Parts: sequence; structure tokens; C-alpha cells
Amino acid sequence: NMTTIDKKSSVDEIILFFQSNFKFINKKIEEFNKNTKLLQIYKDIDYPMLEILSEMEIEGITVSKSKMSKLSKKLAKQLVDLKSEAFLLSKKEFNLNSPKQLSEIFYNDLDYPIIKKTPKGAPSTDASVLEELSKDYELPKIILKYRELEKIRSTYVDGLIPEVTDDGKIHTHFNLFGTATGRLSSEKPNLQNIPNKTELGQQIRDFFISEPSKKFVISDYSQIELRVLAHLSKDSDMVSILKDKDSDIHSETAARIFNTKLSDVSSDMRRKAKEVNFGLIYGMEAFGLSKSLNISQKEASELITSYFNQFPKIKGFLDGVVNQAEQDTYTTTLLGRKRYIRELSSSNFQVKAAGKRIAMNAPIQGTASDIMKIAMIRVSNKLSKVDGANLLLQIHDELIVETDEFHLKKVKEIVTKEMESALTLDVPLFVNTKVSESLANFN
DNA sequence: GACTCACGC
DNA sequence: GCGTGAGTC
Repeated sequence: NMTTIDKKSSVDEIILFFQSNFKFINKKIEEFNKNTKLLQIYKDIDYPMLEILSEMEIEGITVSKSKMSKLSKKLAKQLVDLKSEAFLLSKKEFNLNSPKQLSEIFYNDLDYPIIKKTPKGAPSTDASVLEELSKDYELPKIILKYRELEKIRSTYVDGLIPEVTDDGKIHTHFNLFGTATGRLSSEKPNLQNIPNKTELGQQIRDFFISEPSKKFVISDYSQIELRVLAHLSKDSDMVSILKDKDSDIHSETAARIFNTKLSDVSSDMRRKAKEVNFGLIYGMEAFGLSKSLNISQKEASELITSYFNQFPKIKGFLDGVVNQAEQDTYTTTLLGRKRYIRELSSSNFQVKAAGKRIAMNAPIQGTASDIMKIAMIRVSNKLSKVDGANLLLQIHDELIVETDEFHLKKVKEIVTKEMESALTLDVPLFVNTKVSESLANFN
């Protein structure tokens, strides 16, 4: 137990504080040093990462301010129009940014049906609700569009412009110890959640450009978390699917859970299987799956049962992880990185269930992030001998490197090879690498 | 500071 | 599942 100290403590109290807490801290350091795995993770991974992240932050990434201000004006205009359309339909002016005021309009003035409530019990107006209401009403469609544009404008356009420094770049800050699983986080600004899904999102990505006569090398791991799960669970079917570079894991999963030939897998079956795979690595249960697929809990639970029948060792592995975590109070990654899970000792059913999901997810997410860190350290070492080549960003399963065109081929090879060989699992690690002058995916 | 919502992996 | 951030109240 740590003793405490405050501003009014006497000299004697302060001396006592240091005497007792040095003992405590020394004991902790001893424990840490005896755990050779944790010590090894620190020496081999986290300590080397510090300098690499520092270099990435200092290097920064160039943005086009002209593209930013152009889109800012365009969005501002579109938002004004959407706002007047909304007021016309609601026959009333209100703050479109206020979910509270919006729900007044929806559920008091217009008598829309309440589809879902927020955790606090208020009638929800989130995107899934707006989509459902859009089938019968016009206003929710307008709100959906307004929310999309306003999110992009406030966070990624007008929010990003003040972050541009005098060198014309954005310098994020990476936290090495910001997450419970071992992942990095990024803040001020967060460059790990730049939009990627929509067309408008790609216009944000297009702000980020390589320097003159340089190119981005962008490499991402293919299905790294499912590969980690295949390795950890040793499920033979899963392993054999992922050994084949050309196989489509979601279609293969669909064929198995729906008990059909691969050639008979419909796009809807694939969509459902993809969501099952997605939910699997998050420890999702029938409740969560039914929500994300918009199906009944019964149907969701049948999908999960069918999945675990087809991939029995995955079921066994996940149950084993939870049991072990309940005994140990923590989970470990493949390399031994620990995550303590207090929720597992809760007597509250819901808290405990959340603890189980955490236990299932942490070794998968944590192992994947260990692999990426190893890759970054090796890439960084190799790139230090290449003039004009720098690591710029890491977005969990993706690395963004900048290089002058002369070294392009060499850099591509370094990044791809070091990522694929970072750790040897029972399944190969595949990396997709592309070259571009901006972060946008304009196909 | 709690809450709601929304962006990423 | 893991994060960060904008905005309201």
C-alpha cells in the first residue's frame, strides 16, 4: 500500500513517505525484473519504440492548406442549405447539433416511433435510428446528411486547419502507453481516425500529400487479427483458409456457417459472415451481432452456434482464455504482454460479461499490435540507412512511409518484407503495399 | 464533466 | 473490443 503525501505534509511525513514508497517501488521493480517476458518486451519493443515515435512526430506529414480551405467553404455552404431544408420540414428552428432538441422535434412534435433508447434512457437519434426512420420520413434523411457533413467539417476540416504548423505539416503525438491492449494512440490531432469509408472521407485523406519529388509507401496487414486468432487457437480449418493468399476469408466462413458450396455464397451471406468474423475478434455475443446486422437475437445466436460448430477449436480457445483470465485476473499476448481485467471479479452480470469480452479481445488485439511494433522497429532500422526515407504514421495495421523516388523500389521491399517477417505464426502474414502521392484511395 | 454521437482499426 | 474529438447542456 502506498502512503500518501499532500502540500501540507511536514518534513518528517515526507521522509516517511519516501522511505515506505521506495520499498514499495523497489519491490515492484524486482517483480518486473523477475518476469523475464515483461522485461524482454520492454527492452526489445517498447523502449526502442520511444525514439521511433519521437522521430515520426518531429518529421510530421505535409498537408495541402488550399485543399482544406476549399473544402471548408464548400461544406459550410452545403450545411446552410441542409439546415434550411430541415427547418422547413420541422416547421421550427432548432439547434441541429443538439440531439436533445432533435429528439424533442422527432418524438414530441412529429410523433416518430421511438426505435431505440440511449444507455441513459433518452430516445436515441443515432445513425441506425435515422436510417430506419428514413424509410418513412424525409427529415431523418436530411439529418443524416447534415451529421455526416458536420462531423467532417468540424473534426477533419476546420478542426485540422489550426493544427497545421509553419512548416506546412501536421505533427501528431503518439502515446505508447495510452491503451490497455498495447496499441498506440494518437492525439492533437488524432491521425489514426482520419475518415476512410466514404467519398467525402477520401477528400480528407487527399489533404495529406507527399513532399515534392517524394512518394508515400502505404502498407497494410491483411486480416492480421484473424491470423493471430488462427495461430492462437490452432483451428485447422481457419489455418488452412488463411494459408492460401488468394482465399477470401469471409466467403469461406459464409460457406461453412451456411453449409453451402463456396460458389453458392451470396453477397448477403458473405456480408453476414464478415460481421461474424468482425464480432468474433471483439468477443461479441448474440446481442451485439444482432445489433450490427439488424437481425433478431435468435438469428444472431444461430449464426454464432453454427460458427463455433464449424470452427470448434476457436470456441475452445476463447473459453480457455476467459477461464485462465478468471484465475489469473489478467490475460497475456503471444509475447507475454499483460492486461489486468478487474471486471472479471465483478458480481454484476453485465460488468462481468464485458470482462469476458475484454478477455477474448485483448490477446488478439494485443498480439497484433506487438507484431506491428516489431515490424516498425525493423523497418526503422533499415530506413535509417536510406537517405530521404522516413516512417510517418502507423494506423494499427498500416504503415505510411515517405521516400524519394530514387529509393522507391528498395523502400517498398523493406517495408513489405519486414512487416511480413516480423513474427512467424502458423499462418503467413500478408501485406498489401501501394504507392501514392496522397493518403486518398481514388480508384 | 456527463452525455451523445461519430470517425478509425 | 480499443481509442480521440466535437458539440451540447
